[in-house]
Amino acid sequence: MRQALDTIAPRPADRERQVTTVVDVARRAGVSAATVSRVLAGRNVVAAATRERVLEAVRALQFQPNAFAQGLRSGRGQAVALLVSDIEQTVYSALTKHVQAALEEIGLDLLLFNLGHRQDRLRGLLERATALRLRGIVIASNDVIPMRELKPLVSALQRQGVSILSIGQRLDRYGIPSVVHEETAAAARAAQYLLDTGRAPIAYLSRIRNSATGQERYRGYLAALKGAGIDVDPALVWDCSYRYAAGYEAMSRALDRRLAFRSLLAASDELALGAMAAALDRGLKVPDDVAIIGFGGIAWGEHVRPALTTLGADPKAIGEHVRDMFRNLLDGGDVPRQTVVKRPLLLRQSA
Amino acid sequence: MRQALDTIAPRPADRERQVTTVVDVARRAGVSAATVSRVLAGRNVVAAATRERVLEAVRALQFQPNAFAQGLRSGRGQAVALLVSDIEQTVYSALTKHVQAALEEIGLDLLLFNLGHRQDRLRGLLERATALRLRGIVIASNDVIPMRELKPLVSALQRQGVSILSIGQRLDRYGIPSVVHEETAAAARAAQYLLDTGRAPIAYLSRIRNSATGQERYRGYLAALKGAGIDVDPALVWDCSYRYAAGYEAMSRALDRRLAFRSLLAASDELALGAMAAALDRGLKVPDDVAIIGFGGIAWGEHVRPALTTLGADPKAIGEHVRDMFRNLLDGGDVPRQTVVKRPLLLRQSA
DNA sequence: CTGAAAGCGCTAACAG
DNA sequence: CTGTTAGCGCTTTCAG
Repeated sequence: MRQALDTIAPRPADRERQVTTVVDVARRAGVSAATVSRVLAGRNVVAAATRERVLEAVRALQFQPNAFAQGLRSGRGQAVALLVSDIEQTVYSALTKHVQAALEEIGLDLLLFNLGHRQDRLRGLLERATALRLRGIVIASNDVIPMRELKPLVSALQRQGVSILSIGQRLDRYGIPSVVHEETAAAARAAQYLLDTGRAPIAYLSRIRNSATGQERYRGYLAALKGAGIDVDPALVWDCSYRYAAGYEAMSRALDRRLAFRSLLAASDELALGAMAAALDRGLKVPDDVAIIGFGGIAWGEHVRPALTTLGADPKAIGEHVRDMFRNLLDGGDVPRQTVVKRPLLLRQSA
Repeated sequence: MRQALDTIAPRPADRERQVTTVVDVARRAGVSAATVSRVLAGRNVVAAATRERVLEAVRALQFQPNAFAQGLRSGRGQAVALLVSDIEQTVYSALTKHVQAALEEIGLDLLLFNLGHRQDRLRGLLERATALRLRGIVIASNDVIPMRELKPLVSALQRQGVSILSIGQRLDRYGIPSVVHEETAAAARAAQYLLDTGRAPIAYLSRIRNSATGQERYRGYLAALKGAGIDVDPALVWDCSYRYAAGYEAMSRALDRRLAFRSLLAASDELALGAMAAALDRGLKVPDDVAIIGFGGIAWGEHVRPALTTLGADPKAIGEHVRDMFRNLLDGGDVPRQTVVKRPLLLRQSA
């Protein structure tokens, strides 16, 4: 058969795929396969001299134990699935990076699934978890999750020994340990800061109705106003989506309507930047005419002009907590229902 | 043993983890395990009536075939490793999203590894590939890769039937089929556009020495100048890193030195935005005083003011090519050494 | 401390 | 078209 010059041939015949096994190692070390296994598992029941011989053989043959055989025999693999709602959003990619690194430290691999905000995908993945004999599942999504329907599936998985964690959204009332950023307290802190710097009235911009997180942040806004004895003006509470365009539009509309406000607390950085762009486009000065605080601490916030003041995230801390929790779980220990990670208020130029 | 109220118990005793197997399905359908396997594999050698009974049993028992057993028996799993140099950069997260989605279409799972620009990690992962019985490895990195050292490892993997692809960097001379964006042509097109709109002299900003991609783009810049009969001014070629801060600094220094240029072609959007910020901070007008074109088409480019003109990416097209290539490879077919994806010149405000 | 033997759940030959 | 049999590579009793 002719082979075109600008193509690359596929894998060769199957007989060539000969890979070394424990038996090969055992033979070379003059021991049994069982002993090789014991050495590799790090069991300290093996005589030092024997261990050395085995290790030597492993090195010499560049032995790589077949993960499938290990998983089949031991009933469990080394993979954890990370389910993110949208890997393109920097919150999730930052989280992904740190979770992957942290899990790698304890020898776990990361299977990534992008949910794309679709609920049916979440269900599908939970259903596949059994087939994949996953070690665990980490759900990183702020979308509303139909836990009522999913609860039986989740429980079944947990019964099978699959550790399930949630990041960013509290799911602990469904038996899923959750690692979350502080939301209410952080929003209150930001609103308080605006109050303290004489920026009232404060507008609030967020997806509220369809977002658990949005609601939590909204509560912080309310609490701060209440604490200062200020009544909430419904006209200054804008419920919209999370994205940039929504922020732009909301701010434009508010300006059209000549609403009176001196600052804006937005529940996401995208929203904040969108709103800021709208304000700038109409000749307003930020923060002088309107101060703006975002939520999330995305990378670009510090690069735009004026640089965005925001409530940052701490993905590294989250990754480390996830790692520690898995470590505990695998040791048969308990983990806290809820772990709260603090948000730093990153004061920059916009407020 | 006491159980604290604010913790969640770990997985239950092992005996509870009872999961259905092919044998259970076979029994319920009144056939042998082999037949169940045949039905699940979609082989059309099974009688329609039998198939129905099996499928029925599968549904009733919610059977999920053990991926480890399948992988062990068939010698190969369903996982592809995606190695990205930095998932936090939007180029890579966009790529990851589309590659994951495309691979899922053909039933492949994505194991994600963040290289963090570290060469030793790349080697480590290639070494683990055998143990994981990976279906394939996709390398998405623009860092310089020590292919000379890695070649034996790569060849060994390919001999074992692991499909290896490269995204973004041409590695086809090492036998690795590559899917890349056009670089030289795109840079030339951008430079030509600046020339056509009367923006000479054009400065060029990039990591050049340590970046294969940087070099390719640089060649396009050179070609455009040459085509217009313009000599390159070495003072206007700035070799730096890829990140925002480097762009800011390079532009600041150029302005300090009162270099004469009317536009800038930057080899990344981050660089371009950094340079733009520096220009704006010094009171220059973009694009009037200096026009700027970036490279990459990151999401934020269209949101900053002025919006960034850039040579975009097409991660969706890349994902689809990767999917098609795996499909071919798994069918035992050939694959082109090199696939080039076109970059759109996204004309916005900065040039 | 070490070896022999069994078997995890599935699929591929080989019969029938 | 379907069942029987064997075995992928590893870990884990159970003896010794």
